[in-house]
Amino acid sequence: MARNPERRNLLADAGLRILAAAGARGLTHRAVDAEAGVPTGTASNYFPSRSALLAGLAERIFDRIAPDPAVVADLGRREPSLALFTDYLRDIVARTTREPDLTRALFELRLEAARHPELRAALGDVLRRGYADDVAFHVAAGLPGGAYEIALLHYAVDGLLLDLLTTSIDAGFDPDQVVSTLVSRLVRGADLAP
Amino acid sequence: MARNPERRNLLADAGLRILAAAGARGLTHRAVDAEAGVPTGTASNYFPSRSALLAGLAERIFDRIAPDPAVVADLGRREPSLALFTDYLRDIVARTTREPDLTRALFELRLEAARHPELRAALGDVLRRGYADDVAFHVAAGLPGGAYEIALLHYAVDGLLLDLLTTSIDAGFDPDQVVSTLVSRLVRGADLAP
DNA sequence: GGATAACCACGACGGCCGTCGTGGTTCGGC
DNA sequence: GCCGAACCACGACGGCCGTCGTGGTTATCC
Repeated sequence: MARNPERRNLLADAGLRILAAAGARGLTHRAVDAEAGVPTGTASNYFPSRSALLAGLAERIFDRIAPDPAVVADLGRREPSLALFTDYLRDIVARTTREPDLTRALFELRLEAARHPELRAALGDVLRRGYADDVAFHVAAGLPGGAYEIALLHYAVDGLLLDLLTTSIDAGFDPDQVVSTLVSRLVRGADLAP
Repeated sequence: MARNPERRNLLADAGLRILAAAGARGLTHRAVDAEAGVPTGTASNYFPSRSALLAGLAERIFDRIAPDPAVVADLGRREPSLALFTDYLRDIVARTTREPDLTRALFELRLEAARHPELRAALGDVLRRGYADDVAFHVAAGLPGGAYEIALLHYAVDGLLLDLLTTSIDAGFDPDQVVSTLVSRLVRGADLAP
């Protein structure tokens, strides 16, 4: 499919920048070529059709969106606790807002996947795997709460990111504080009714 | 601008259906004409440019997304309580998932607005007004919590809707139950630390 | 009842799109 | 040092896009 992985990634990264900056409407083979600074036709050679291009971007985005191994290793050395979990979520929010292009592109892909069955299958697998991993980590660490609480957190953090990266209600609260409160109330509240 | 409001709304509704079904990429004047069953060129006459078309859709979407007056009146007769507030949110989730096109179109518009300053200003105003109204209602009703708690709920419900309407993690929990838990923990938790 | 203006259907134009084909080029095996 | 295959740059084609112009039609007011 692709002989030169470097060039393929270069093109995919250019495509993600376009997806964030111009939306699905601006994502074309020629635009990717221009953004990547390669001759016209290159993107068409690496991603023969438009759906192949979208699939390529989906593949690439999860390589890049994975947490920084250094941060993960750092967190892994600490004793499991809600404070640790809070820092883990804060890292996600900080990283995604520091690279808004990636997250905006992911939102675009999620919307696009709602219409494109093959893309939905691929994206859904990755999202579900991430969710399952979070649940497994949480349970293994002996923290309060389980799958239900992780799902609630997932929704809330996604909504927060959507607000931060698109049209916002400008409530003006500090994201770190919001994350802290979400963990505190949603997870610790697992002990409470109902 | 528009002589015939009925026809304008007919076109705008067709545009919203397209936005949900085909995304921003499929939203064209000709596609709107075809979807609305009117002669080619009609959409171009009512919305002279593409940004005018987007602005028209944004205007229309908030007319249609407003809560059902009957439901609001019904809720207004009951004593203010967290149960009442939960029912209010459940109505929002039920209504938006019953008409997924509208909500998906709103997500598309929010992403589009992140790039288009004039659309962002218009959309932002409406979103902020809705948020302020929710806060005012909450405080006036004497319910626990304030602006902070409403913002948290707003994030969580938006994230829930995003999950329900686009690529989902398929956690499998009942949305009504999720809403109930969110209100319970996020709002009632306002009394707890931190 | 006619004039005036607004509205509307329709066509045309330049531009950009996805896709495919076609030679030029590079690289590894012998 | 040659040969074959894979890769790549580039052009061409049919199609759809946004926009603008142009007559035909309808409605309103004197």
